Amino acid sequence: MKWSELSDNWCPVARTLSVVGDRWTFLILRDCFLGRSKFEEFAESSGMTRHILAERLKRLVEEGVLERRLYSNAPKRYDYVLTEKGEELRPALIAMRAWGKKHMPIRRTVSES
Amino acid sequence: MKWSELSDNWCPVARTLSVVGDRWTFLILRDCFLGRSKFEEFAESSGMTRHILAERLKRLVEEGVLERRLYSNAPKRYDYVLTEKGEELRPALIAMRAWGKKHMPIRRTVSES
DNA sequence: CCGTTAAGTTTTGTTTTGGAACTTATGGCA
DNA sequence: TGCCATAAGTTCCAAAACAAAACTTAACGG
Repeated sequence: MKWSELSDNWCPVARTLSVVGDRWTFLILRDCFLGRSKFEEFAESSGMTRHILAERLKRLVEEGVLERRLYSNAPKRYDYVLTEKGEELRPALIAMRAWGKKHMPIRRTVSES
Repeated sequence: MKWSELSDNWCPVARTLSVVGDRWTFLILRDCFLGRSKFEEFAESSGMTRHILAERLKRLVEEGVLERRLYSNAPKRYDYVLTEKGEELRPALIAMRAWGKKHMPIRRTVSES
């Protein structure tokens, strides 16, 4: 089964996953909630490749989660901001953050004395 | 960047995604919360391939989200149940379900008259 | 003119995934 | 006894997605 087929699933969780169901997409949203909006900011902060980033941003805009906004006219530059629909994913992010804080402590690898 | 590298990320959301950050994993968890526990149940309900399912279950057990439990001795049969750690992902699932219900209505394709 | 910035796009090679068939161990039944 | 069914995987191969790095476009600033 392909993930695009999930968008008509009977289960609302599955339909949600058809939009945000990969790790990079959630990281983009995290950045948005932290106030980032620019392509370069997303690329640097998340560590994903520009290739994948461009693809995910396009998807999120198509789905109405983000809006592509002209923020500079010359040179033409666009950034990405949460729509109302995107903003309403905040509770899911907050739940995941809480879980990560509690259950996924950072194991720091000691590489030097 | 590979997704395993996310497990030591400074951000708790990223660390959470290192465990549950793909669409199939969340669907397995949804099934668990719906009371399913068997391999065949997961395979049929989610539509994922058995191949991927086996891999994801193994990951979730390694991460302590699910527990592999012997439920029949002869023939030896195992199923999968949520641990306390897994149980605590429920708020995230509930948030995603709420979002899906509100923002991802089912578009039914009318194929017959 | 020349280097820099920002938002992508392209290219190439590796990994992951999808789909389907196969395996193993046992139970029930004729 | 022999045979079919069940459940939980595993194996194989082709197709799709991804990673890394270089390239493009357009304007700016000195």
